[in-house]
Amino acid sequence: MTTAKRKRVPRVERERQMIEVAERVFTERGYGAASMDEIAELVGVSKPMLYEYFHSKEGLLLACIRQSRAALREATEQATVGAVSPEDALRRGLLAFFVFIRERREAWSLLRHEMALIGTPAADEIEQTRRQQTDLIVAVMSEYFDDELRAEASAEFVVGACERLAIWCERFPDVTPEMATDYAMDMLWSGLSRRAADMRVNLHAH
Amino acid sequence: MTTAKRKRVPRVERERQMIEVAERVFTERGYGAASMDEIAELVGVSKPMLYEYFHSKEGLLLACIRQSRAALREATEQATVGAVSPEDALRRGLLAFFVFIRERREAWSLLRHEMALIGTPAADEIEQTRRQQTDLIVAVMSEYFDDELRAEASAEFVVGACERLAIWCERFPDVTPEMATDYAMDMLWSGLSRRAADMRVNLHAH
DNA sequence: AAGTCCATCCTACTTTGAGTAGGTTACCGG
DNA sequence: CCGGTAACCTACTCAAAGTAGGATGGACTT
Repeated sequence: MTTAKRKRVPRVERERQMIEVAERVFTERGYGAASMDEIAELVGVSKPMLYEYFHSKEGLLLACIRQSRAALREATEQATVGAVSPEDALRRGLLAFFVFIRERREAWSLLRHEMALIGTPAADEIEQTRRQQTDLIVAVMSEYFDDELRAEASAEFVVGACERLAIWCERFPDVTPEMATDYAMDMLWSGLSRRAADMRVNLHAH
Repeated sequence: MTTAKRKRVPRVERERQMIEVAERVFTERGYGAASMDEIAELVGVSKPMLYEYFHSKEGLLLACIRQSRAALREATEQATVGAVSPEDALRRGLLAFFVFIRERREAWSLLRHEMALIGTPAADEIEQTRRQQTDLIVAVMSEYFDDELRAEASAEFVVGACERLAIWCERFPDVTPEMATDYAMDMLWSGLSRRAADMRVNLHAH
């Protein structure tokens, strides 16, 4: 910086820079507390540029979220390619998810902020982005359900469960992605019924 | 209104009014788009009053959320009183939850906004409020898990799953609370393993 | 080499809304 | 009737979103 001659930069490259900086600032300060002035300054550009590229603060956040969602989807989808069964696909997907949220802190943190856009014009767009994510799970779930509605409900169920579990994991750094996957998979696969059965066995044994 | 003589009102009563109006406005406009000026006007009071009572916009939202959480907790806790088993308690709690989100639209909508406070000073308070909710589930889960950590993880899992399922339900008015409860309970209790088994049976039958 | 054109970029503004300083008035107990 | 306090207000500051209108580097023509 200092007095460095400011070079002009092509659109796509600037866009990349802006999103990169915005991702960091939104994550650090939170959406509400982040200011467009600060982001502009960190990019080394003036505020109207941000508006030319993203139209609004919401738009900028949306762009960041879209990118993070894409990365997450990419990661989970890739993880399931060699799966030998739906069960295996589910397990691999879960592991990829829990690894992702640990390795890509900023991206994940950003996704947690998408709720900040509820009730705004961008809400639809957010829902679309999210939908793209759940569709992966719907595909897996359809293996187990004839009822289409039920399959979709179950997919949402799984996504919500894992998101919440991921947030919980952040409070316990000792919980590895493998452990989280195990917790989730155990619930999803076996359910509580088997544990209830085990309890009865233990009861009779003593 | 119009030119009606503005009567003075005791603190607790005003507080009630303010929260009631704020709940509506936050729900309608979303947290970001809601303005303190508008809320003040709808209450029939000046803006500094809001700040005297709640200290900040965040504080006002927090008060609304606290109230809604309390109502939700009350509803779910009451529902489990006559339960004859952990399984029964879980089912009753789930049903109460899905009934709540349908009957108390504004309250539920508000709770979905709590994520808007991530990264703010109020985040801790939010986590406390939420914790109060999950503790109910932890109690039920502890019946099935010796491992304390696993019980907690499972509670978060259940809460996240149901929250997401509830959001999904809003898009399908035909899905009754009873159906949602059934979807959730089926996943939680039986898991996918039984469905996988059923699939194999069907396969062999034809 | 000089001129043209436009994508990139800026300075300087408006507007909106959160939060506050300091004063005013209705009501209650004496 | 007269303090005193709890409820209340007007009128501001300040930060940050969003915009109008203009300046300029540099690619491309001639």
